[in-house]
Amino acid sequence: MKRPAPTLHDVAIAASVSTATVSRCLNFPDQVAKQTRDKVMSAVESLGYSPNFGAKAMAARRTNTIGAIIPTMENAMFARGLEAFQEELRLHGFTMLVASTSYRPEIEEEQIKSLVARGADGLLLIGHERDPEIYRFLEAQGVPALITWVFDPRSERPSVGFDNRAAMMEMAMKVIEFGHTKLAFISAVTAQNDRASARLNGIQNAMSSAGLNANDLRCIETNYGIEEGAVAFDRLMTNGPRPTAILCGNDVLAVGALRRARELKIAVPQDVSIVGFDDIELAQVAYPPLTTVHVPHREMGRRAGQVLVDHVKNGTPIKSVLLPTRPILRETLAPVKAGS
Amino acid sequence: MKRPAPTLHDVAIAASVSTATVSRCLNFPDQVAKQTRDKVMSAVESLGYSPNFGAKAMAARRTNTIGAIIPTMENAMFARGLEAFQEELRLHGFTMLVASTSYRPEIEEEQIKSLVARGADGLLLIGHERDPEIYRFLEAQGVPALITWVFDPRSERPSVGFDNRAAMMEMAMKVIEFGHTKLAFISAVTAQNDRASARLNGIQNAMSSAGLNANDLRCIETNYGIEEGAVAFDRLMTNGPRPTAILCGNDVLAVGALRRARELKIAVPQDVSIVGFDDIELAQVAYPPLTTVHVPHREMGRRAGQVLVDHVKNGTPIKSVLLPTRPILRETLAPVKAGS
DNA sequence: TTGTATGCGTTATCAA
DNA sequence: TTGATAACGCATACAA
Repeated sequence: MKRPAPTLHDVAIAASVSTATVSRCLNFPDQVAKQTRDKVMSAVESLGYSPNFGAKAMAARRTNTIGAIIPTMENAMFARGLEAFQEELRLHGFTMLVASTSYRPEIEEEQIKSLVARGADGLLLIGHERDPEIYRFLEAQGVPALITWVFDPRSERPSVGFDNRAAMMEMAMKVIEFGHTKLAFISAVTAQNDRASARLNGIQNAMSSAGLNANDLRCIETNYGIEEGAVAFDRLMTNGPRPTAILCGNDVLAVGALRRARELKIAVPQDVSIVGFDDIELAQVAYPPLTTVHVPHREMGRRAGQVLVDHVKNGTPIKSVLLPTRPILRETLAPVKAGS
Repeated sequence: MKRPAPTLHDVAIAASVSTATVSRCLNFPDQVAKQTRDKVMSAVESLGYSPNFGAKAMAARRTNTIGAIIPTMENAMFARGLEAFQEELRLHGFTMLVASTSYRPEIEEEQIKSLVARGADGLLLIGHERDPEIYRFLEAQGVPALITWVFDPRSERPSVGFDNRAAMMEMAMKVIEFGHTKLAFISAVTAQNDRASARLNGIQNAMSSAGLNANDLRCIETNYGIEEGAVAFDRLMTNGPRPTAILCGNDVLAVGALRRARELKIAVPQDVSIVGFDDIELAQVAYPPLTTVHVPHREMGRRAGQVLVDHVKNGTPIKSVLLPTRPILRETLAPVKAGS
């Protein structure tokens, strides 16, 4: 149903010059006589001409485009990081293409191929964990990929992010310091998600190092969502031994837990402490304000942009960047009640 | 820094067949002998070949791509609608390209051109209001655009959305029914934003039809954000005559107001009622749960996808779709206190 | 079933 | 300062 769009050729005819001149007019205006330029530009205007990106990319062999693939857009934390990433790219004349995967590896693979096919000069990926085949593919295509949202000291692949395990361990230590020994964890799905599993590890490490038995940690894995957090909370409090503190894999799950606690008339933090992870705005407006782990999302996006652009443009090797996180104590974490 | 990616030609050589055969293998596998196919496919695998989208689009003269341009990704409501839109597109073999504008018209124009240049077969745009020049450009390019998030009965341009004015008017009527006469409105910026101005109109209409003076409405325009809502609330309650009910242009602003009310020890809804618009998840987890206008975001995205795909693929004319909204009474709206 | 040849809309090289 | 013209990577009509 699309009717043919005007081409360089059409403009050239309308302005009675060659296509080469039109191209120059658009790309190097000062290489062409003012008179000719005016003629060409007005033809461009009146025809509503717009260069064909594909043809341009093919002829010029570069796109100044960088792709970003995130698990979901329905998550403020990715949205923020990306916004900063994009701003950084714009600063350097690059365009960002976003795609989301609904946390499904096969869709991620599809999106990676799609962005590569579209000529992305580089890719921003979340987390290390994916089919090695994909890394080989990117290698073959000569498309550099920057991993972000994680910093795994044990991985040889460079990344810009934070240490999910250490961050969660620090928070868990705090919780334990408050006297809690009956812990539970509402986790994001850990399969194919190194951030989620690292956070789980962090809690286990904290327990062990505090002399608790890591096996006593009650853990529920669930999908991303407020309702999901609520349901998980329900199960935790209804069946089995009641925890006195519940750590959550992210703020959204935590807020869901908080809501259900209110519905169940379970007082937070008097009856049970709840903590989150990410420190999105939601955490501050939750009631009571949520104790959580602060992650510098915008800073992360910005740094990732710098590193990737620098690599794509100048060939600077990608160097890992470790960003700091810190527990933010608000009101949902309190000392364990005597007798609990 | 990108090194050359393998091309159809490379694959053809590796498999010792012609490029045409490789192309067929990829696009119409059953038109080629199994033996040849296997040979080709393994060459594709081992080379890590991926078709060049630009070249493909140019040769095939279609992209099966649809662009979507939204004001911001940092807003759950757009995120949800888009997610549904994308799912619908996938169902029909289309790919979605997203871009965001930070609510800036000049960036929107830039993004529109960029997506058109990238060969988008169609575009999804938010709201009617933009430079007529842009509509002419799209016309010249033969790229159909579907307007969404609004349904303006007075506009000749078709759209899939809801009537922002009527929706807000209905909510304002409810508020007035509760006995409120001193109303205030925390609005998104109305310049270049027909949704925001329609909502303002809705409140004014409601006041007039209830015999109140629409000029008495105190109105503050502010940018999108929780903090922004908080600041606006502060101004409203600190300076000038105190309203007994505050309507907000969206849930995020409302939640900001709610937070500041708590900080100021102003009880909601006892001292002041607050209502939002959109009914994003946030509204349910806010405390107290927020009274707001429900908008069927996912349904809207889905329908928009259907309509646009049907138009692009089959030439079906775009027909407007009016989606229903309804006020959701939760806990932040209560009858006005006697003596207020 | 497979191969040959042409065109898609640009950029860039080389002449004029 | 301008104009021919050869790539660029792929799909496809046509031929074999």
